[in-house]
Amino acid sequence: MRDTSRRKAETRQRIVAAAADLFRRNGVDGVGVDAIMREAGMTHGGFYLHFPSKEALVGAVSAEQLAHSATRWAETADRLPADEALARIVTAYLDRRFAVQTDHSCILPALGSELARRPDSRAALTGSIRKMLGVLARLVPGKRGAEADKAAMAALSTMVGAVVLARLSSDPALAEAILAAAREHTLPHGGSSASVARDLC
Amino acid sequence: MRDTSRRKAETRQRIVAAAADLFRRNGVDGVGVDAIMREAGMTHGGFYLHFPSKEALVGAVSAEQLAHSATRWAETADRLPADEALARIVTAYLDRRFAVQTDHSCILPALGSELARRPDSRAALTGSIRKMLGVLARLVPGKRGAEADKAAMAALSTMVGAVVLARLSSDPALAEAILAAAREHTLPHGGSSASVARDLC
DNA sequence: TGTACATCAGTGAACGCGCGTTCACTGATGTAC
DNA sequence: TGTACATCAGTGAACGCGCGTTCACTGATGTAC
Repeated sequence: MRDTSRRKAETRQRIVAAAADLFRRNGVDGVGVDAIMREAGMTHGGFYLHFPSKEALVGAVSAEQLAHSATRWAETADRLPADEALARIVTAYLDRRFAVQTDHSCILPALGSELARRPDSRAALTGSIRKMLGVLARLVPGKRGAEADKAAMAALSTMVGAVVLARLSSDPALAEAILAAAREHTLPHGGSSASVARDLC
Repeated sequence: MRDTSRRKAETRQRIVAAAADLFRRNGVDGVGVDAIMREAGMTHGGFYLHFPSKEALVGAVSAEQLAHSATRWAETADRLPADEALARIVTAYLDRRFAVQTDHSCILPALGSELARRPDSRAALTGSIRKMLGVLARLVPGKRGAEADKAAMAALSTMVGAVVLARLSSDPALAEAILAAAREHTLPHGGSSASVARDLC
């Protein structure tokens, strides 16, 4: 029995992961329950053993994916000196590759506009946004308290907006220029994109 | 005949305006041709006299709405001293009211994620994004050439990202704090929200 | 330890609904005589 | 100027398709004796 329920939980995770991938690529309304279950290696009927509705899945994806990103940021901040951690996070976030290939990128630029219209998703995301802002506030150089919070909010805004704009630009040169400008603007000294950590949102 | 075709053009504009409003509120996939035509005061059958498909309408909305925003920015920049024009544009963009009530707000934060997946829309938007960046580059204080371009890209990124994040925050206090941080960060001296121009995107 | 049974995750056919699109039509408006 | 005709923007019923959801079922796995 315990083994069965563990496997059910694993299946649920597979569904969430498959949905997150497909949603990022095609948008929430661009992907059916059918396609999600096929991607997860099953047929569509079983979906409702794990979620009461597609909307509930969207909420779960929002909550779990962004929480995951926030946790990875926090781990990076704990592991490295502040300036290095900030450079890692910002450079990975604004990596050119994530502007094209959406897999595993942060869901805020990929789905932000659509999720903002879904109350369940907004509620599920707000906590992780706060956590990400908290991490950035710790890492921002030379600031404390309210000033650091403001700097963190501005930094996250710049990062999210830059990825949105880069993805909207049909000219790759413009897209890369926007990402580069955001990198230089967010990091004290431009942040040479020497070693980009692929493992960060 | 001339009068007829003028009225047809007006009808087309009504459709685009109705679609722009509804898309901003409910997303592209959240609004049917049916609802758009009703909002424009007609029945759905006539839609195809004006557009070959819903997708074509999405492209037209993208192109025309953002071009409109870009033009208003340019007019503001021509009309006022640089520092005032910048304050006007940024303050209006990051006005708290636009974070909730989406009507007439810029389509970049409202539809960015979804439009990025539609090649026609991306192509239609890129020119206006360039134009908006051009306006901002002229207004950014104390910078010229490539430096001003970078500052403009960072500023637009911050503006777009802040509105996305504010709309994702289910806590109104957090939303307002993000918008305020973006205003202070983008404007040289904080930009007191004394007189906000409602007429700017 | 071995067998018979119960549980329940996953299957896949079926449903109803809404949406994008089509089309035969209507009736107002502009044109030709 | 007045009438008969042609044009064409807009109507609304109808279509087919895809999607979210349901449900009777299957068969593997864990439990009871």
